[in-house]
Amino acid sequence: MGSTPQPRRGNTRQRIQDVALELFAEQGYEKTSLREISEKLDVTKAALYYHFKTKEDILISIFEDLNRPVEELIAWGKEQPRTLETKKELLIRYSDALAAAAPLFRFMQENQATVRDLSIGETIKGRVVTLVDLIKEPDAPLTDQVRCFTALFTLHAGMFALKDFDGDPEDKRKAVLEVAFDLITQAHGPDPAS
Amino acid sequence: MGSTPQPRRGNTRQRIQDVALELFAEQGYEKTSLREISEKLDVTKAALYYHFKTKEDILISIFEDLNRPVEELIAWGKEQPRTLETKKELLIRYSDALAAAAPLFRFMQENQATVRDLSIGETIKGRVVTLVDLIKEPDAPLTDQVRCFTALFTLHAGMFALKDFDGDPEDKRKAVLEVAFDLITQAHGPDPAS
Amino acid sequence: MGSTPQPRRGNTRQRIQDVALELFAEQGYEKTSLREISEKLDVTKAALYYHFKTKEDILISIFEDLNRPVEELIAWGKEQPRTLETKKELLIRYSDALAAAAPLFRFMQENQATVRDLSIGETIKGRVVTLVDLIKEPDAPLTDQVRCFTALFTLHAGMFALKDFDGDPEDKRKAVLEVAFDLITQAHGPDPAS
Amino acid sequence: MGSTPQPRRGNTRQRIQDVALELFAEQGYEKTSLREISEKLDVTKAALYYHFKTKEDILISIFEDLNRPVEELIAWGKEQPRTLETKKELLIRYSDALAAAAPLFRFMQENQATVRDLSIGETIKGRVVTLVDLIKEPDAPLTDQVRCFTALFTLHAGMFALKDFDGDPEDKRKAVLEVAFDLITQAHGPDPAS
DNA sequence: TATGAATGAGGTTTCATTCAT
DNA sequence: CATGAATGAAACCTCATTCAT
Repeated sequence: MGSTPQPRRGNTRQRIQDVALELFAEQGYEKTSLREISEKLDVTKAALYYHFKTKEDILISIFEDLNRPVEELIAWGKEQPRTLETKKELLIRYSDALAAAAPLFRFMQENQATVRDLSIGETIKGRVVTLVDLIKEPDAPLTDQVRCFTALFTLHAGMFALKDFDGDPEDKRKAVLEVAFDLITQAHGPDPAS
Repeated sequence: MGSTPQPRRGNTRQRIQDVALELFAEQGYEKTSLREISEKLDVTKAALYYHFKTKEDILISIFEDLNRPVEELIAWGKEQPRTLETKKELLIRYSDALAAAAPLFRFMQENQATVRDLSIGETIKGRVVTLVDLIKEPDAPLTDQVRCFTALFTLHAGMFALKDFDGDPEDKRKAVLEVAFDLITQAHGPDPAS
Repeated sequence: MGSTPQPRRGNTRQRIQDVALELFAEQGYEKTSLREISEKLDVTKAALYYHFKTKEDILISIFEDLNRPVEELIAWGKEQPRTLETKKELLIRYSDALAAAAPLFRFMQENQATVRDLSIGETIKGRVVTLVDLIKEPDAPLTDQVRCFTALFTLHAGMFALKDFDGDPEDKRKAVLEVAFDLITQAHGPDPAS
Repeated sequence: MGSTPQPRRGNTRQRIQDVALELFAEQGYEKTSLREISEKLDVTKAALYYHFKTKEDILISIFEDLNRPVEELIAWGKEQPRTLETKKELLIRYSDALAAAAPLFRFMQENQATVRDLSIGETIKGRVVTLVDLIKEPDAPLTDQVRCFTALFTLHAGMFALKDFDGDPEDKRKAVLEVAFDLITQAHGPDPAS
């Protein structure tokens, strides 16, 4: 446990992102100061500015890095046939993506007001719409659109809001997915084969 | 008499709450400063402190005032038999309550990180749990609990997130309620009479 | 000499302007920090911001206050016949105005680069042009225009640059005015009466 | 070979000076940061420190390089007889020197407050005095001293302040020189031969 | 019922500068 | 000949809050 001032490693940028996300998710964006981040890293505030242009920039970079899987998921989804199987697969993969970047998505859930007028706000809004589009049938009635939207939202909610319920986390995740499946299955309409 | 916009004496407290809520909902709690509020009211910052002890106090007072209907709803719910009809009525009334105090609930949705460590945070969390308890069957399996939770959440989401979808607002509200009904009906289980 | 924390007098705004101008003139605008100003006044930085919106605002307010005499002089000049007598009177009055607000004009001389892109920059440039217009004949040849411009400029230079020459200040001022008179007399052209 | 804009090795020092002077003249010394300079050169800040010890050092080096002609002019002037012809020649050469290093002199005019307490401040002040000494008669009355000083100052002013007047630049320069000639001729006193 | 004046803490950001590589 | 990474100081500015009047 070398306590001597450790050599400047090349991973400072990454460490800033890690600590920042941790604090952003824990306390909120505005309540997290750059002083706090830098102290936790044992670095000066100015060092943050060597790696990122602004505070917002830190957040954006985190978002861009962690969000890639979702972008890829959407790209994948666009090339699949719009079958019920595909939709289910989409939900599963989306659920995985959320779990993989849980702190980021928790942060986004709990800081919508902040995220909204950051430059990433529009990106996010657009993404939700796109995802719903991939899941709903082209001319689905409003009720079914709501079902699709709710299915997605349930996945999100499952991440942070269900913490207060008891039960095994893995069980919960399955339960959430099951409900989401139900919703999109209903929205998908009767199997044309029947 | 006197058609000039009178300074309306006596209702300053109310006006502060109105303007504050408007700004909180629009920009978020932390990004709204007391200066901004007081300027919009054409009053000094110090005046705010005559009516409220702190900034947080303004928010709490708003919450307490607007939240009463929900408290009453819960009280009402606790005295009803746990029938499907009651549950539906609960959802309808809750939906009405949300609509009646839309800006407050929008604010709470979009500022969870902030609300969480304000003194009202615990209150809110407890309330959601209580509501779910009123809707779900005592020993409902996890999946059904999720359904109940999702039903409630859908009502919330319907308020702000569906703004980006097109369609008549009234239609949307109906669609949202319909989906919520479906969810709790499923969770309610088969009619024991059958 | 009460050394106890003196009561908040109503002249803080004025005192800020005085101290600020003194420091701006002495060290330059950018090299004078708000910390310095506030310390010299035994007041917090925040107090400065109670009275002025920004650092630039302090300067602008000083300029607007001290510059009024010059504006009035120009207004006066515009209503006079363009005789040689008028022109001389203009120079005398201008010289007086400069002397009355010496620190401000010294500041402006020595911080042109700064003043240029402050919001008062344009105002100042326009003012010089207007003054020259009042002194030169409508269709004066270039040489005479330069003479008029130089006459004005000599007054300015007389304030700060001549400090390094020896001689009684009052004598210097007279000498400067005499040279300026010569210049505009030459530029005024031969007396039409002759 | 290779027509692509080559990194021109070896002349970095010169390029730094060029860019720095350009920015100093345009924006002022304090408002120009080393970051800005280095970015415009597509070089790191640290590179500047390889070539110059400090920011001030950059300015000093520019001054020393560009100022040599003026030093030489003064040296030349000191060896000439103090005739009117000599004085005129001095003005012409000085005017040429100013034109040749216009950005530097513009910078010095507009950043007097800054230049004053840089180490070159004294040098400059001394130089003006020396120049006036070369032009004025040993025991000239104050008025004539002012004339000489004004003559020099007019040359300076002609460079930057006359930009706002219309007219061909070359014409302006001639006009400025003519006025300066007039001033020193007057100050030179009656030709003793007459 | 309010205001005018001020504070103390803290925010984000920028700067000139250093130094090992 | 130059860079990458970092620092310490200080800049401007904003905020919630206080209190005498």
